[in-house]
Amino acid sequence: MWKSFVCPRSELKLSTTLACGQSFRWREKNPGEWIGVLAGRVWLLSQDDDQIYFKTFGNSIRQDKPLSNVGRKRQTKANLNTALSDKGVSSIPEDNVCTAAEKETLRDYFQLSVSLVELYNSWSKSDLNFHQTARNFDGIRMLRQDPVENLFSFICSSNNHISRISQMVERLCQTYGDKIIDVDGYSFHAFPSVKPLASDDVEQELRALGFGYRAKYINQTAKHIMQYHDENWLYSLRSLPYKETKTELMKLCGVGAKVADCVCLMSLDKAEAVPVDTHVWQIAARDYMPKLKQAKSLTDKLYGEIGDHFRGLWGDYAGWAHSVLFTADLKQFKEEKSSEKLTEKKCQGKRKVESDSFLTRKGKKKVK
DNA sequence: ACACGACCTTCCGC
DNA sequence: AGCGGAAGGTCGT
Repeated sequence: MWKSFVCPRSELKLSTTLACGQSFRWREKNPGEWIGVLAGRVWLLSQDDDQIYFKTFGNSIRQDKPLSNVGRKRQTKANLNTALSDKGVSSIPEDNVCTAAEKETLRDYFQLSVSLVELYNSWSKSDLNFHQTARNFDGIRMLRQDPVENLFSFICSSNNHISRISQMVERLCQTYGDKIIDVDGYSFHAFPSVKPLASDDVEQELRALGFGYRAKYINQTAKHIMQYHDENWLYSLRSLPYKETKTELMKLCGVGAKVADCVCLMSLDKAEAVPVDTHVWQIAARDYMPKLKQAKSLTDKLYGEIGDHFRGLWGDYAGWAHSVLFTADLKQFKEEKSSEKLTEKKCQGKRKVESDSFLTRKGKKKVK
């Protein structure tokens, strides 16, 4: 039984938001259906033009972390039913109405109290390039992730590509995370807490699992947190200003300016943080700051200038805007866009059939 | 402050 | 077919 609540696609597009490299934990189980772990449970998500549908598997195995819910609106059952009746469904059984807690978990994770449409309008007004690009990429929003998962996932991301990062994150969960439940023969695990990652033998184990030099970063960072702080320290950074938060994070082994900005933006409520990676560097040089073309490398100074430029252009939610352009620049989405156009224009029945299990990587093995 | 090179491993393109 | 280079960087010189 699917449960649902109202949410227009322009406010949230699952396919891009869940697969653009913010989180590495979501898989497309069936076309349009995304499965992943959130708040200690397995969630299956899908959507149509004006609603999000979901199912959950497994009981909550831990209390949700404290949420800052200030200003987050409640979705009442009354207007849920109203929305459904608009679609020709008079009412829905009590069982299928999602609970307030479930809805709140999703609204918090997707930050649905922030109006993305308004933000897109504002960014488009001040930036023609954004306006052009964003027309084909609506509904891309920042997730509000768990900071522990976010931090350790992005320590894995250095000098690495998304498919391998996903694989490493998965191994981290399977090896050190609590098991939640089996779904269709596949075992889902929570992301591990900091403590098990701080054991002395973890570096060696992770090397054996193919983490390379990042094995040490993960183990060292976990040890550092357990020694100088505690499990909840990362969450407490949500109420600290951006710059101070970034400085704190950069004390961790394997966390430089870019990873620190990712964590600030994606789990610590710093919407102004702009992570500058090779893609953003290219985008900035090509479309915004031509002088960057002469630079030999991305120095600390230039890194700061790029972030400042985008904050000046896009404002307080610059990090959110950056992720729209970043996603539009990802190869996989460029290809999807062009194949969509192709499908619209000329070919019928040429759409690629996804027969792969959702367990296999989403990379394209050309079947020639 | 800035520029290099090393670093693990996988994947993609030629 | 097999190899070179890059991959959402960071660290040490």
